[in-house]
Amino acid sequence: MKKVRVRFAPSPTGPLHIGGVRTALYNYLFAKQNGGDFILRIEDTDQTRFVPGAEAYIIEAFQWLGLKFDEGVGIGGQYGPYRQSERKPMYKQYADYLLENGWAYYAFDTAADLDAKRKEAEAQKKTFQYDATTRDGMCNSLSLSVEDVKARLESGAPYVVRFKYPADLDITVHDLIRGDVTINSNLLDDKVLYKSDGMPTYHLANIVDDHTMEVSHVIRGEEWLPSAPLHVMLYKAFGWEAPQFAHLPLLLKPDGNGKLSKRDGDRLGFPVFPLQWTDPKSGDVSSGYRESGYLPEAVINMLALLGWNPGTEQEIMDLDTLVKLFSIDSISKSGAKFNLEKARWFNHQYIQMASDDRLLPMFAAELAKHGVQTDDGYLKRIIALMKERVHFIPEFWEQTSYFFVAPEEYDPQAVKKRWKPGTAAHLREMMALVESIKPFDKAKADELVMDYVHQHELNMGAIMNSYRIALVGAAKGPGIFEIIDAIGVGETARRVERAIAVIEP
RNA sequence: GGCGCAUUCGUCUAGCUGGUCAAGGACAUCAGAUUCUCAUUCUGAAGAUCAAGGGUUCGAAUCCCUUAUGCGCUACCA
Repeated sequence: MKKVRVRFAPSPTGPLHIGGVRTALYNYLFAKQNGGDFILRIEDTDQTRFVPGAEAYIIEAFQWLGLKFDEGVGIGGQYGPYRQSERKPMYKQYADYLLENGWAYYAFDTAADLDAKRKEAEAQKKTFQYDATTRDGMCNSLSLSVEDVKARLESGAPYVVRFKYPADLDITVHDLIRGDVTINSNLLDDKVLYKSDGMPTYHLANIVDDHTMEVSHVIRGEEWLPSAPLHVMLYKAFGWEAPQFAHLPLLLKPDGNGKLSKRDGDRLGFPVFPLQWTDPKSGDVSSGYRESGYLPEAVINMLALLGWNPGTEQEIMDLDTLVKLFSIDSISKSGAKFNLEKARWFNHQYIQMASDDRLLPMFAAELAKHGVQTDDGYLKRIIALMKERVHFIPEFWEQTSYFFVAPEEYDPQAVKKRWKPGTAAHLREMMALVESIKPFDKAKADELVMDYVHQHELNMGAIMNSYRIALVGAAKGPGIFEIIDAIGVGETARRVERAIAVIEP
């Protein structure tokens, strides 16, 4: 059996869309499951849309995600080069082959001519199609005399090469996800394969590269399904065995319908790109999963389940598990809406599963943003205590700031509800009890303070929350004695006095 | 407009070879438990007549047809 080789072939026209990441992921899972190769090919045949930095961005994004390519741009391999712009010289011969064998023809129509034709058709509520019925009326090597064509070519007149569909032919694409999709060639447009700038279009380059790189399976987005018949025909024209096709359902925006776009992310407050991206032209910044505090495994897991599932009730799966369980057969046929809440849940799960050591540098960076530096031992202790409360890395600060800096303000609502007349005196008494324990022991402190609360018949909720307000500034956080244990008795005493001074002057 | 693809709880989906599905799970929602608070956690509830309408069949979410809706493509972009 043929070796499994799949490719992810983005166009470097900007940051990598999260839908593209999912396509890459599915390619990766399929390749690894079958002991195959996962290739990165850059499809930069459109020089006008090239964006500097996009290629580097793509490579960095996959590094962050932990999806490793076996071959391709940035890695190398025996089938290179892997950038289509660098393969430019080889495409011409394939276009020529098609020309010589009657599968293609030269077309000299100008953009203005084509535009006029389209407008004309539009006026009649039709669509202009360059096909068997209209070719003769256009300016090409089929309608022009041999001499004329020759003269034009020799004079260096600009031309494109178009595919020549046989008339009235049913073309069937076998898709691994959708089954057979058949379309008649009369409905198809004679696509441009080779552009006047000497570059192939996607269609030609794609087929030539997939074949020469021995790609066995083409797993790509559903937006390619309409052009798959062309690709099938191209393989046939070249006499090559076509790879297997699988067209993935689209990733939809969370509200309404339609493809998930950059603007949806901005509008709904979630990233559409793996990494933050700054547009080199406009300077616009688009948020990334990494910068928003997602763990790459969470992104992978969430993405894997958007359009596929193992058929069991298991939802938390690392890459290795996904590789084992993945199956093209069980990919959904319909588009999946991105769901921010579920993404948040996944990330929370993975943060809880992450080791404290791994979280340490990430959380330290968050503290640094707020001008806090601390020793690793203390930070690790706080991480162990608090990580189950954070859904995204940046939340760490708002959840734990009081472990590092004393509260400046006290939540007025909490104060109003919990702080009663006489609270200050009780807090001082309780503080004295806590200070009497040497060395400090949280269980002992708990015991003494509880005894005090019971003896004085205090309202537990009120007094303990007042204590908490003094230490934290709000009615939140882990157990009071955990906090005291962490920040120290001396700091606790200072915070209590400061709170009393501010709240009950 | 043409062509293609799709259609099960709000969302992701299980269901694919028809009966055990008066449709299961997860996220979200609501309620309860735990707790000094918040979060976590645990338990429970609500939530889809399977897009609609026709068939086929003793029996259909599962097979067939029609319609509707959504999406994709319709560039010398990928």
